[in-house]
Amino acid sequence: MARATLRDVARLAEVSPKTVSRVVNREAGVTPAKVAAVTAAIEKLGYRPNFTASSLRRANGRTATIGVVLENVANPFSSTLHRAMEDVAREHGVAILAGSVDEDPARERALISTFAGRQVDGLVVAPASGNQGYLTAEILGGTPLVFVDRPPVGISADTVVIDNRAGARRAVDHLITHGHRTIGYLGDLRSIATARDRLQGYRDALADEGIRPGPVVEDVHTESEAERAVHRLFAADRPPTALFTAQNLVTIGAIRALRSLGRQHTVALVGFDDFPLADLLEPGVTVVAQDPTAMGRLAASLVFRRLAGEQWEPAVHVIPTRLITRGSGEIQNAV
Amino acid sequence: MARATLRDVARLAEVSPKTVSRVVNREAGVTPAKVAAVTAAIEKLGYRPNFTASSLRRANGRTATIGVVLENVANPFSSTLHRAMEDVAREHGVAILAGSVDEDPARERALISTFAGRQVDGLVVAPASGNQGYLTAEILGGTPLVFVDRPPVGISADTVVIDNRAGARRAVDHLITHGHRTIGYLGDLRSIATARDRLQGYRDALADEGIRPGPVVEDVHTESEAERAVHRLFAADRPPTALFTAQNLVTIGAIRALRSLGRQHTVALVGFDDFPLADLLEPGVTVVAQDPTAMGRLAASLVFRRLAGEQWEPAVHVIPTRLITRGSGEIQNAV
DNA sequence: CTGAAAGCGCTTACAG
DNA sequence: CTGAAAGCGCTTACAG
Repeated sequence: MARATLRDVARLAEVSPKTVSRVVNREAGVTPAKVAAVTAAIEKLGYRPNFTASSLRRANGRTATIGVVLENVANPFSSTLHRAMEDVAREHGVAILAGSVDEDPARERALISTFAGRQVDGLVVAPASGNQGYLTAEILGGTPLVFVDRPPVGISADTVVIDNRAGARRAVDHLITHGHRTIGYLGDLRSIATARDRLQGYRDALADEGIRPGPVVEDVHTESEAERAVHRLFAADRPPTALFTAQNLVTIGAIRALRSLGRQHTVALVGFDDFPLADLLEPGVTVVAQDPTAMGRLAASLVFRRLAGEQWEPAVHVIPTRLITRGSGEIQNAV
Repeated sequence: MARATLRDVARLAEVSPKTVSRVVNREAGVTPAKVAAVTAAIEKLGYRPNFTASSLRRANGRTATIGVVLENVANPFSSTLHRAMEDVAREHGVAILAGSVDEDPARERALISTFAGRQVDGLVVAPASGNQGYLTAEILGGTPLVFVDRPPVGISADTVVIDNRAGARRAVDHLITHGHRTIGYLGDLRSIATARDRLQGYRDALADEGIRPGPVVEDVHTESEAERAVHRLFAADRPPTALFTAQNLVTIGAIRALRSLGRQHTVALVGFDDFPLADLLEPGVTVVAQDPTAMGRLAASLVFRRLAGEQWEPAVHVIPTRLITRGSGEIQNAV
């Protein structure tokens, strides 16, 4: 059974297509009798307007859809961003096309191209590594584009980020304050800009106090890699008395390792990124928390403000981080 | 700067629109010279095909987009479903419109209507409470529709669920095996079918052994409600020696309460739904786990099989659950 | 191998 | 208040 079209409704109601269009769009100035006839026909045929077709012809060409490109819709950080954007989008009657890129630049391009082909009105992108210069055409086409979580490379556009360097510095300062002088760093792929910034913050904090950087392990991307890295650190000569774990999966892997070594109550740990149940572990996990809800809301709002016609120079918007103390970061250095 | 159209490309390349169309769609039988001219024009104008417009005219009318209606894109269960469906969709070159309904039937209808208006090729719905009979028109329109997580009401369609009743029974059996005779139940809103099934499984297990149902608390929907409910249970006369918590937020709230009562190592607990870090708590949390990845993959596959033309009578597909023992459920009754 | 005409489902810009 | 004609960006169904 084929879907009924506006034409079918017009024929059944014995009016012109234009009149059906008026009724569907709630335009004023249609006789109540015709409204009734059209409404009845719509009901009878189970007619559903084809919004896609109407947006093709409509003056502004808007599809009331935006595209959201995330690292992985299933990870808590991404999905919280996603939900925040959805809430803003819903206020504007706009639907969301969402997808995951898993750190793969090729997937990022493919996804954005898919979304662009579906004529999204705007785009929010958490960029993978690599260059986003290929998006310039989008901007020239007038489609609002906002980056979130990480700054883009090769293009200037609105960007919503946190101050990763300052946040990391704060975390490491906290450990220094608790007497630690040998502080290990475990961080994500050095291809990721935010990972590099966090390492820099770690170095800043130590340099300020004239402390030699402890063991530094980069390119730790998964929980199990973090676990193995920590085992290696504590098998070595001069193990750290504290760890700064620069990403949430890394934090969790490190905790798992400390547990199996029986050191979770003696080695201090501060993680970057909050995660669910961090407060229920023993000890509770001290973290530098981002605010993905605020980030998502702001990113989406910027898109809608551009769509509403506001104009400004592309800018970087920095959302503050927050140190949440729960126990693991307050373990004093025994020495 | 307006977006270039296929016509613009045709003009610049000095060919007909049809030839541009052929090049864009990689149809064979175009002179290399014309292909080159068209390609150059596309490049020069930054032309991006309007997939929306082409699907309007294309024979099958497909938009290569499916709609996914979830309880909340940010909750771990929903987002894992989402990701699994995305992976299947990507294999088919299909994008996903996703949205959250937060248990609100009106939001469910609004979201589905939004998706239908954008001509999605198929729909996967985790239904809120209430009736889904209004979706019959979709089925008649030929749009594949699959329900996931909960069975729909008022309509017959493919459905992917777990056996909630059997899973709950399993959980409670486990507690009985460990000597418990006063087992409390804490469960979600009784308006939710799966919550009712889980309560039934709890009753089944106890009835089998001739044990009187312990304290039963229904309509516990959030973490803090669960926390308060547990405090109330243990302030009463005959507190349970074990708890069956029938949903993950309820489980977490209950654990928080047991902690603050200092009873987490003496009161046994089995939860329904696994959650991240359940193994890192002390004690580890024993759960009946669902497999949202398997559920999501199956639900999406059913949509694509229907789109490929396969036909069958709508059926209920049951994905098995699994008991994961981690400590909290193996606490013996001291009596 | 190439293109002119018609049409997908709808709205625009008019005319009456 | 209502509708006929044209057109949004593309593909179909032909004809050459």
